[in-house]
Amino acid sequence: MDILTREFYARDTLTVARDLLGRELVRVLADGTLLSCRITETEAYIGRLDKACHAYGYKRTPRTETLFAPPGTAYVYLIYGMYHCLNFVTEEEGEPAAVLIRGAVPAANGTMIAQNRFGCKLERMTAYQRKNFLNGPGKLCKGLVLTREQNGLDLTGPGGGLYVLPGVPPDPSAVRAGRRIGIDYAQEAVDFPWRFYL
DNA sequence: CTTCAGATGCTCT
DNA sequence: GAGCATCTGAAGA
Repeated sequence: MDILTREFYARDTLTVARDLLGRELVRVLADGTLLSCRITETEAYIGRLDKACHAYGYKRTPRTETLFAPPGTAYVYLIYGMYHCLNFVTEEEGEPAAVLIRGAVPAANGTMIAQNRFGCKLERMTAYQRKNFLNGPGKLCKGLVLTREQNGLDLTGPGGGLYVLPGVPPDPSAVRAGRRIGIDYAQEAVDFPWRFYL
């Protein structure tokens, strides 16, 4: 396997966010079931200068502790009391920054992902469900069965059951950028074009 | 297609 | 106690 290495994540967060598009996110469940999807949308969060980042200004709390972990660590947190968001820690260790995985399309075992996401078989999904399969951070975590149990996992090896394969490296001309979603409280940072998608 | 309310619990002040 | 890196179903255009 060609699991993306720590060096991949230990770069500028905006570079990593763009470079993750088209890559294959793999999730291996406890029973050995393998799920995977291709990443189509990401957002960058950089604690050093970004008011939208949980660790803005190097703020350390129990929750943000994971952002200070080595690059290539999974940061998963609960949002709005019922959904989870998956992030990958970036930059050199001690620089709190991460890439939020906002959207994907199923790659392997879509049947099982559909079961986790909607509780029905792939072929029973409505057109509306197909269009809104994994196009949001909470939807993606539901489909891949990701919860805070995965917080702190090492992404750079197969041991944690969560890693990224090279997939299709993004064509730079295909990468679009825009404002991030759901961070209206972040003052000047609301306009940072740190959301990337294919 | 659009808007809108409500769900729900953790996190930090 | 307030707010949150969201999603869904219902209702209207």
